[in-house]
Amino acid sequence: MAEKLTSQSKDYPRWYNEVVQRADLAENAPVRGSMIIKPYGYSLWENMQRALDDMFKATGHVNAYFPLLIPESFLKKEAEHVEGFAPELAVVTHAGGKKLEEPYVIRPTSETIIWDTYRRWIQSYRDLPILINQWANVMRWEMRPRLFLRTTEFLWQEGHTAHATKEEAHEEVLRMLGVYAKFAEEWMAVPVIQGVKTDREKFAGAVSTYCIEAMMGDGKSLQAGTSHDLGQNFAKAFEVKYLSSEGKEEYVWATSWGVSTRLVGAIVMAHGDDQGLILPPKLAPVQCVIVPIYRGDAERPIVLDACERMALPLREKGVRIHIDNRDQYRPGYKFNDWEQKGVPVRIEVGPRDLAKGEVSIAIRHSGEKSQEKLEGLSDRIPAILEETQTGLFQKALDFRAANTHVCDDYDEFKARINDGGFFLAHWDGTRETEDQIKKDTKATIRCIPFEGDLEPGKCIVTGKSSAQRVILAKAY
RNA sequence: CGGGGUGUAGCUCAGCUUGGUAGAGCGCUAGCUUUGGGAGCUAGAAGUCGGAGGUUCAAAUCCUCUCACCCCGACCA
Repeated sequence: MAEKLTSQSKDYPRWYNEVVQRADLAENAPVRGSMIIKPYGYSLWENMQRALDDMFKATGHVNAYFPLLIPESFLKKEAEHVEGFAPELAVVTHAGGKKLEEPYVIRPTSETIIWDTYRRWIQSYRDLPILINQWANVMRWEMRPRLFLRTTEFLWQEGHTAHATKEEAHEEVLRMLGVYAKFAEEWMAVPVIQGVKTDREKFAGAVSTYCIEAMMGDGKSLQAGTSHDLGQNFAKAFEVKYLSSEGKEEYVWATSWGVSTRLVGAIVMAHGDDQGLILPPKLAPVQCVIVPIYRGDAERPIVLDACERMALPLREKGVRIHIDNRDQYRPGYKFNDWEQKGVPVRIEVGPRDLAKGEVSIAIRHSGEKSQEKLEGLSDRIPAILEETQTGLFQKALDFRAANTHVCDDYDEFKARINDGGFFLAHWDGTRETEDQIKKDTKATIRCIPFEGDLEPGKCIVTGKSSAQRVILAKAY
């Protein structure tokens, strides 16, 4: 008898860890902070990759690949960049049995090697824009690793674009932020808030960092994607200039944007419940599982054959369907197993159902179970998948609304922040106030949102004037 | 880097105080019975007790050194 999952209310971090491992998404690797992504987890990531990659291509980007190792001197060319990343670098000092002349850094992100390359690729305004994305692994030596949310090595995509004008670069930054928001909401079924980071929270080397923030099941915030306006910082550090149509030499304008395997963690925490994972149908590796129920060797082939026949039209409609024909487990075990793995719909088929021309259907996110006619099945299942996709999004949206508070009193904020949630409050715009809030509560300004109450007011801490409300929350 | 803790079967852990030739549950293998919400019984395979040294007739257990990992703090996508 397998033990029950730790409940979310009892110990949320432990629940998360157990779900990730028991749903077969990933496990810890021998090197601290690195993880083994198992086939089921990787399949989920592949589905995310595919959807994102299509969106990148549709917005005019192409894929390329830059190397893992970067000469250490490259990192040092942009002052803020090196300062920000130095503490978390892994460095190769020996290779081929010898100490290297210059150490190589394992990329924590690829701006430096890419801008070193772009210098050679860009001479004229006719060479612009460059719209490149790469799918890669990067390494940041984190103190507190957690499966998917913060691992020392992680998989991601990083877009690096070069433009002739500030305006064009800025448009690109917002366009890709929009792509991320659309992906999060329409594919992951996770509502996000778009906004801009404060200087304290922005990317090392960026002029400004835009982000999407999502609320997890414990009310904490997760930075789900970032899009950086790099201005001319990297162009200047790497001497990337072009000749304009007027014959003037100009520095190039840059952007970079990325999302990572952290998004897998976002799905787990945005939708999961005490039974385990709940996957949005559009990304689920298995959208529908069929569990055959039979007694003895005589019934087995009959039931399995019926399963195959009902799976066929569903497969033709593009439903990712799996028949669980494992003989060593009984149905009850399989029900729990697939619920834990978050499969959106389960069809149960036994002799009793077949005699009536019916099947039993269980819907993961609502917990509903019903008898359905066999005939309409190939229409019914896709309909359930769509209902689940929108239902999950709506549920997450309602949860976020219920846990978002307008707050104008600092004592009230300090008292309530430990219960989680987003707090909309006024901030005077200073680094000092931001540090004070972090020190008092461990909460940070997640972003200055684009939408919502944009009226000016008075800072919750100092009472000084504030341009608009910002989002305060504890974050992963 | 400070404070605390743990290394024993594939996994989770007991055994250590008080030294005496290695245990449980889960998992795994085989067989039988089962199969509509995490099956039962029987039999079996499986561990240089993190590593090195020492004390002793005898070390998982006591001593010394060492390595690794975990938790809290600092730090951070």
